[in-house]
Amino acid sequence: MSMYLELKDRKPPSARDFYQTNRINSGNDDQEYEFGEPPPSSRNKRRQGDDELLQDALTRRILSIVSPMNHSTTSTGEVFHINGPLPFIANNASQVSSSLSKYPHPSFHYRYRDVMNDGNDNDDMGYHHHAYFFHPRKITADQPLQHTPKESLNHDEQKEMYNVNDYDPWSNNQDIYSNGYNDSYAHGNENMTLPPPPQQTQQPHQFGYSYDHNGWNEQGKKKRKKQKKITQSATTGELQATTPSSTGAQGWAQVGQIASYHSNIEEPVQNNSSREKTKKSKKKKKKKDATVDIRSSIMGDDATNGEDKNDNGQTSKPAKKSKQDKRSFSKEKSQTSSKSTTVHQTNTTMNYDPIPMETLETFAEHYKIGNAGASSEALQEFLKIVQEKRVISWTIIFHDEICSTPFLPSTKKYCTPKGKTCTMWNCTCDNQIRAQQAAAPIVGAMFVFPMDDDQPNDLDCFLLPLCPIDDPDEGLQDIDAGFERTANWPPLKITCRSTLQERWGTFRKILLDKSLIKVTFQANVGLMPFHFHCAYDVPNSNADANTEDKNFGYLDLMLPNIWDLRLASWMLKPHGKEEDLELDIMKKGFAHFFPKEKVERPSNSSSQLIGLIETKENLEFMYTLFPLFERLLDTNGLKDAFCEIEGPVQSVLSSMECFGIGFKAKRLLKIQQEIETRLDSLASEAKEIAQDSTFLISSPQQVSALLFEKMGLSLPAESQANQNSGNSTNHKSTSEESLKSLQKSIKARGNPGLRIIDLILEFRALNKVLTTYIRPYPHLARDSVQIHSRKGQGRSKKKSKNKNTIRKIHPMWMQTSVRTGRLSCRKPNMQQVPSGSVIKGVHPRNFFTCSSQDSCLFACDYSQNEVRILAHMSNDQALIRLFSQPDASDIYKQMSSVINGKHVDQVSDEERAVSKQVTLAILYGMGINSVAKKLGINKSQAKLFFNAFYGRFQGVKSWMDNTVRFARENKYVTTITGRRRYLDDISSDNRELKSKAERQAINTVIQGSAADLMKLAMLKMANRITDWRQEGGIPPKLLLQIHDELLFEIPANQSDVDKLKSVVTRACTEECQEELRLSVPLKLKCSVGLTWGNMDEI
DNA sequence: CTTCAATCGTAC
DNA sequence: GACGTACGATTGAAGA
Ligand SMILES: [Mg+2]
Ligand SMILES: [Mg+2]
Repeated sequence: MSMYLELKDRKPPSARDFYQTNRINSGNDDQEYEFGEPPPSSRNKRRQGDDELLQDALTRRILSIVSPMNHSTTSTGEVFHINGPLPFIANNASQVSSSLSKYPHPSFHYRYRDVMNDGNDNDDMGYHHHAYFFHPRKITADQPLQHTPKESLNHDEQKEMYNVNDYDPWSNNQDIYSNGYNDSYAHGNENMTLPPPPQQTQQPHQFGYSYDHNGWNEQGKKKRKKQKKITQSATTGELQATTPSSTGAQGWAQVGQIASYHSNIEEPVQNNSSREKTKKSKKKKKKKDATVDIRSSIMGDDATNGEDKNDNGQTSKPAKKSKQDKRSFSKEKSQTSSKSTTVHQTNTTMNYDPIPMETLETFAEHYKIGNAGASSEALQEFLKIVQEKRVISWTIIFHDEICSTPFLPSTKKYCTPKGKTCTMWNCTCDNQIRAQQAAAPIVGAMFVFPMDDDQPNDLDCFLLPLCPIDDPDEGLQDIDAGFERTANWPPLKITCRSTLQERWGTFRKILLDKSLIKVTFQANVGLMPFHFHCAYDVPNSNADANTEDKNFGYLDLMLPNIWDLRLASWMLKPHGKEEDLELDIMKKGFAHFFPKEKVERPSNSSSQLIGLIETKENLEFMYTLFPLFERLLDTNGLKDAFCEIEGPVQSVLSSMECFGIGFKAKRLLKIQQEIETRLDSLASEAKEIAQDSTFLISSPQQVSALLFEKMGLSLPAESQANQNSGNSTNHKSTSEESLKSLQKSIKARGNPGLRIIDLILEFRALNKVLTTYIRPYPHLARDSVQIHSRKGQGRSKKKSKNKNTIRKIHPMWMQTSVRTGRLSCRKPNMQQVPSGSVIKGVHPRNFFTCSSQDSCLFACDYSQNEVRILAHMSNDQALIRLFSQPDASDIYKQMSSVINGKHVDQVSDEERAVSKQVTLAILYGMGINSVAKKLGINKSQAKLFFNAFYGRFQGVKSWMDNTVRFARENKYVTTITGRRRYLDDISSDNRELKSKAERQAINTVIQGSAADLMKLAMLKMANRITDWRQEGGIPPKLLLQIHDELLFEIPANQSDVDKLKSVVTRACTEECQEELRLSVPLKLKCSVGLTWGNMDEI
């Protein structure tokens, strides 16, 4: 605000004055004030004291933690230099205490106590864990579904969203918008006090979701009526949408035909049973007994006639007893548990529409949905049986009105853009966060497999309840200690005498079974509830002591042998449309596999029961389809890539999405308001110039009309190619590039620059920043709560509330939307955050931070990854030699020296730029014209460079030809792991399409192989992280992947960072080189910082 | 009011 | 016509 007023006083502001046009990281130029900052007068104090030493923002920030009094030295008297080692917090307790003696910083204090008390003090501030969980959120009829219209936030909502009022536990050592300066520390302020305690506001329940029963009941009913209408229209809409594009279904039908052609008659299940038989023949007899047992105890099987009722009674009795033991034990053990339990039990009049027990039991008989958790014994038998299978299909079931699953299409929307609310909680519109949705209460997991291997087509279905239980005889079951998160989930009305911990433990063992193939659909969503369980629930270690215990409290378990059929579909058809991967389309495509007879839906039954039946059918479908997919992947040479790379990566992505990345929005509201006022003035000025009050500066069409028709300008000759043509909107290009060249040509003729062009350019830049970074991010952030291991169990709640709350952004990671095999990211797309300051003083990457104050960010970035891949794939000896040289410092310079025959030291920057551009051009299949234009050289020169390149690196040229020939013959290309991309256009008659497909062929091999390499590196790191935890440290956590970069969060101390650097370097370079047998060494650059935009190479 | 294509601009 | 892979905000035409 202030700055605009001042600028206005100074004559019309020009774009140059207003923001930095070059996008170089503005660093810490304190002379210039920034967006959202107070006017300079109030900030003059900053540069007092040890000015010379305080040049590096990160150093300053961390120094202020270590030694608030004197910035130049630490407690040991060592001087830190700008480029010296980072002064991380010392691990050594004595160092800590000496530096702590005067002005303890909160974070330091907690760490210190931790160290000093040897962890025995269960102080809740001990930052043992880095896992965060969603801040609890009430499900009311309207709240979670509500869109947040961007304009009409009330004051409180705004404050909440931007953390304006919140007590910020980091504000004393870290203000990312003030270049790391902290006034109180910078002045050596001895009177600094700890920040004021947070205002105690009404806090939602600590654990997970809690239903607002009144709201749910009343408004929910109204909603349901409305929803019925809309879902109907939604389904019809979907039908309309999918019918024309039924190519997907046809495609699958084709696949099915091919498959059945290969296998003569499709008997899919037989395949796996044979192996099973040999493996398990010994145990078979025993298993059959178990089968009878579990069936009888679970669903009163008619096969075992009347006597099983006795049996049932007998088996359930000891279960009851043991459960009661545990119940009293758990009450003793944990106060919090009993508290929440009492809360829970007072709420016996919940109106959440539980699944009616009677119906479910009759159902179990008719539709054969067994209850796997009927008793502890039944649960054990169930586990035993499952573990002897080779393959099962499974899914999570959420506890909503229709028992929905992760199977629903990832594009399904239950709202309209203009509508205020979504009608279903799992709407996939832009306002909903997938990871948050996946933290919703669940009913449990459903499994489908044949109990009897001799009859593989006779599939059985079991429901494993993973929620609180409302036993028809015994009432509400107690919540086990450590499972308070689930206390307010709506309970399931079913006879279930096993404990919650036993049931989750069973689920866990099934998912972690390495030799069991677990078929499902959209596993990245389906695994999230499990990741949350691992991060948040604290099972009693006495009951279940094993080495995996260390994995609780974390979100990064890798789950083996998960077969996601959606992922498998994508590997088989990466060129298809997104919808082709959905379950509905797949079912249509394979309809001929399944008998037409549809299981009769029970009349008059609840929507939840119908949902369960549908889920069961879907699981049966997937189980039946698995052998086909396995064979298809195998015959296409994709099975290894699927099992070794894509499947495990999915599990990593799922945990990344659950974990999110810390987000600080402190100054954002102010910046936003300033940009908005500026945009208003720009727009109105443009209207004046255009002499049209309806002129929209944001419309390229209108801008084009104004400039090129009304004002009669024309683009300079060399930019004529920029004209858009051939499409319905037939106006000349108004891209930044065109406008700049236009302005340049005007100025070259001696005229002053056109004001309107400056206006447009500035408007575009500001609008871009506002609409894609500043405005949307806060809406996508959610509160997260740091969770604690059992060390933190005895904490007092008063202290821990706001300290451990941080806003996080949980981007949605997608593995199946890039045809070359890269990952993509949405809401927001973290892969396109600008890498520099976008306006003076606003660096969007600095919005993203580590999520606790004693940790930092660690990034590693491959250098010239794709060029190295090119060298490997083309097997061009000259290029390989270049990379293999031990002193290979600047590869582009070296390439230039090889091409031009100069010495490396004599290569100028221009020549380096040329060789870099030419290399990239080859990767992208760029033509000579484009390269010439981009480099600002003429065509013949560019041609010379190209020819020189191909002359020196002949292997590259021949590899390109071979790749195109391969693609022409096979209609696909393969990456380094054998993943395919089909290119039907390669044999098109249309020359344009054909040459495009040729470029795609070449680029896909490079880009896809680089993506494979990065995925492999992610997996290697995931393994190293597991090892790390087993060794007993706080492991790093993977936050982001940006194609050739990984971003981790790690405790901010020198030893951990050093360890991570060596681990990451080894995992991402040598291990990957060996595994992929690369003929080129890889190079990795590591950097560290407190915010993503301010990383220092180490 | 919704949907779709086109344009522009970020990233690697 | 001639630069590969994404996402998303906005506009404006066309359909319901
Ligand atoms: Mg790089
Ligand atoms: Mg990079």
